Amino acid sequence: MSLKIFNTMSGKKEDFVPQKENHVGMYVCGVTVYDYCHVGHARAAIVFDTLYRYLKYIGNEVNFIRNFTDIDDKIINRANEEGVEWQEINRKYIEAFHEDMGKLNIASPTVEPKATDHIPEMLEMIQSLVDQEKAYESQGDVFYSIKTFKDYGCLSGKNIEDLKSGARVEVNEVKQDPLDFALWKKSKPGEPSWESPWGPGRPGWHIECSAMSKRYLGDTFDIHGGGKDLVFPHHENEIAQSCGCTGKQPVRYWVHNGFVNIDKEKMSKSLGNFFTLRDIYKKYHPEVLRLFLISSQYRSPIDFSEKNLEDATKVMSRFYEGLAGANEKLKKMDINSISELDEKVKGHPLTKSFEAAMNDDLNTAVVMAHLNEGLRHLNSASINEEFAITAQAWINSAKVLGLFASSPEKFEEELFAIKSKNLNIDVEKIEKLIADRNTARKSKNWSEADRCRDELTAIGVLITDTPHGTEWKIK
RNA sequence: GGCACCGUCGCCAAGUGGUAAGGCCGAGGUCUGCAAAAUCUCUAUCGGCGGUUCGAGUCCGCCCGGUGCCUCCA
Repeated sequence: MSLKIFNTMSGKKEDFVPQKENHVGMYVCGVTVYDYCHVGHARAAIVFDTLYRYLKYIGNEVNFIRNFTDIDDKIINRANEEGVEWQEINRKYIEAFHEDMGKLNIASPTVEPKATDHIPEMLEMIQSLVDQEKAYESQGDVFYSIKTFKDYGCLSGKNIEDLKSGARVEVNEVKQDPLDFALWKKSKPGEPSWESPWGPGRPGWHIECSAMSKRYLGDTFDIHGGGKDLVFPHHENEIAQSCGCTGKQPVRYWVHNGFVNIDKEKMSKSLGNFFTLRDIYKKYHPEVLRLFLISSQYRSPIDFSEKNLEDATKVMSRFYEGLAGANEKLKKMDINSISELDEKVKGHPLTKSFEAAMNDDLNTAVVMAHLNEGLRHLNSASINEEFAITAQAWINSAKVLGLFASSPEKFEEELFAIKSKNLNIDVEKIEKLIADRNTARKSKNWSEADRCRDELTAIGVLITDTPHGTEWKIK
């Protein structure tokens, strides 16, 4: 059984076979750094982070490239609005990206190239296209001539005639054909610019990904990923550029993640219905967000709501409590005495079903079902070798999904910090009530004990009597 | 208008044509002074109507409802 992945190009799940055995080249479109990331960005990052982790898990060496678009109209506008240099905007939001995504336990790609560090590679490609008469200069801009590429539309399933008859194709007299797109844009006075054979300007959006993927992964590489919204025109144009240049299809598997919706509607900047990660972290733990985002298969739309995050919080807490319990039991036994532990973990049914689900186009929703069942087994298991193997299989699977980045104690603390900030928690008062209750309990004054607990419940505190004493947390 | 996609329990969410995973919520049992946590048990015939088939949530057609792309967008 091996990995199958849905290829947008064919519209089917295909067996994933890398070009070079056990080596995978993967390029994922990153973000344009002019603002803070929202949940949609997080989903894309998590999906491909999960794919990255899984590819490694099944024995591949992965060369993973994720770019930053650091020159574009929106960046220039933002810089003008704030009265700072455009580089300052980039610096600020790249740093924010790393901070916000880091909290989601997104692993670092092999390389995170920036567009502006690769202008020469882009100019080289543009020149090649111009030389082959697949691109033309017009008033300082350079456009790709769509009619020179007969397969245009192959990825998105569009045909040129349909696009032309569509109402939203812009009319532009500098283009030979309305569908032609910019490879190089002449700069206006005062804008950042680079020298080129066609005068000072800056790259069009699409060329950077073609140039950088070629630079780091070669003319043809295995996986190119991004959000569904990039299929057209971005990735379609990349194909046109790369094929035009090298005569080869650049990508073997096109992988696209579905959107995050708000009330069934796509979360997007232009609709203004987006939540930044920073805002969400004020109310919910980042790992909870990750769990929520992998609880659906990556191609399905996923509806973002507070209710869903609250559900995810419960699940994540249960997972960490399960982990704490498992760790405690594991401590009581000598794991090293188990012969061939790794082999037994690999052959465990939980590992097998994890792999089967992941192999089926990364069906993380099914993995969650298996993890829940695994947890139920662990919670009721007695301490023995079988338990240790199951526990190990369970933890390993969760980690490939990027979960359990923290420890149960730390997670609990962080959750507490988030909740208490939103609730105005008075720890002294709580501890006093718990002490009073325990005093009452000792003298079997149950009504007084219950009164204390009712008061705690009223302020949102949940208490649990354990052999080690009374524990409490915020509901 | 063109091209795609989606509609499964109150909510979230899986489901190679062979008889509906899992989670949240809810009900009941065990545990507990009572709770909580844990654990056990219970809770859907798949938007509608036709068709293909021995058999359909799963294929085909039509209808209803919703979304996306066609413009920057993860």
